[in-house]
Amino acid sequence: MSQITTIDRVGQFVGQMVTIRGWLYNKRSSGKIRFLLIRDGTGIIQSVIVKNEVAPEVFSATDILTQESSLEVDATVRADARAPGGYELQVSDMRVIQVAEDYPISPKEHGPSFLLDNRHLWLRSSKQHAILRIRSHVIQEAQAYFNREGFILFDAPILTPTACEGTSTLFETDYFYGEKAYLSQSGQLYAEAGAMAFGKVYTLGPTFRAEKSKTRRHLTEFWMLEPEVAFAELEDILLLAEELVCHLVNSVLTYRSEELKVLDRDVTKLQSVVRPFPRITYDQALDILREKGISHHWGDDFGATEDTIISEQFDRPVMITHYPVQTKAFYMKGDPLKPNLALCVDVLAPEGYGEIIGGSQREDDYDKLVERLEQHNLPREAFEWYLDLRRYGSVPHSGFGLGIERTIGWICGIKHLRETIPFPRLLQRIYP
RNA sequence: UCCCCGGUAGCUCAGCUGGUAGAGCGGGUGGCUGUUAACCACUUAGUCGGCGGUUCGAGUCCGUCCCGGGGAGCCA
Repeated sequence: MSQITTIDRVGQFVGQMVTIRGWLYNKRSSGKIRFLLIRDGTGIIQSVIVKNEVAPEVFSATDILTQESSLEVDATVRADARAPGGYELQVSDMRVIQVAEDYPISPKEHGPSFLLDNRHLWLRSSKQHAILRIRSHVIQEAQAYFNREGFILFDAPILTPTACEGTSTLFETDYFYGEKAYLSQSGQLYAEAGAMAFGKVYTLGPTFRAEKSKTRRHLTEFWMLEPEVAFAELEDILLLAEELVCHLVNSVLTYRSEELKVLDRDVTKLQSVVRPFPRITYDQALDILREKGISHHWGDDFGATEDTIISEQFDRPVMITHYPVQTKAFYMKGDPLKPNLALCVDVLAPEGYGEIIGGSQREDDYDKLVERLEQHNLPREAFEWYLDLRRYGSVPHSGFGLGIERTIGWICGIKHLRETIPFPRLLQRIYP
């Protein structure tokens, strides 16, 4: 019995016999020689079967193999300059596990609708592999980063009694005894309770928006990473956001360069992502827009067009601070010097990828927070627990939320967020 | 909710000013001892999204509905 291994490790077995278990990616034949492209989840390798070198039934078995049939081969690893990965397998025996039915995804072009209907199979293709490997890496690196910085992972609930921010549309579901529950749109308010308990926390989990957004930048279910830090002011989380983003980009450049190559990502665009990030205020952003001939009413939030124009002025993420308070959520603290401005930040990714981070210093004064709740017509009873955080040892604190899919889309250079999560949930689509 | 584009073979698409459907890929059969989305030959394959209308005749024109794609607003 030969050594069972995976395709990413065959380089350690040159000249030796190994067993590879996987699926047929594609095959080519030429009379008395057959080429099987086998994938096993770690990579793709070409296996060569020569008629005179294997048992007749092994050679003829290649005829019935269809795309994505599962199989096991015993083969000698050979370095070969002609092979894309540098190695090839010289097959001596093969066992067919299952002959797949006609596989719907051929190695040719397909449209997005068809691919999304077959998302469970689309995941097997190399581009999707590259994206989802980078996603896994980004999430793990972010957690490693927070752990090193002394944060604790603080899971926020997904079923919530009310809207967190009172703004966007929520998915509603029945709870017990006639009560309603809503799927969380942010773990932030709970993270604030965590920060008052542990000092530095972060949440990582899915969030839900029932808005009928139908663009490449929106999913109805997406993941957010939300650090919240006690005693931190706006400046502190600007530094934290900058450092986190640089760390993630740098780590992908270092450890996932093969995947970036598969995605044909222009890495020079990522290499320029170094600290410090440019910082501008909302008012300065208006100046940029005015120079570009865009008139924007003071007090209105920026839309997709404005975000794109502003981010195009820079080669790295830009941090926009001090938006008018009326454009932002109730919990954001007003600037003590200019009370009509919020101590907040939006981080816009370059190349038109949009807002990847939104954060702020939180209102820590009890009376002002009560006032804000009233201004936003929010039911005070639902927020009594949140007000408690200002009754019992209130301190300045700040945090932000980083959209995982938008960040990954930007790093990968992928236009549409639907490819940055295994099973995207979209306005028109909840299958598979 | 609004605006734009689309729906023809399993997939990707072509089909002009109306005359009852084509290609490539995939599937099938055969050929080829170094193929790289292999190639060559033959072959298979359709309620032209649904309904209604105009017309001698509709994939094509009109109306309407359904589905999908892109965008706006909203947001990460």
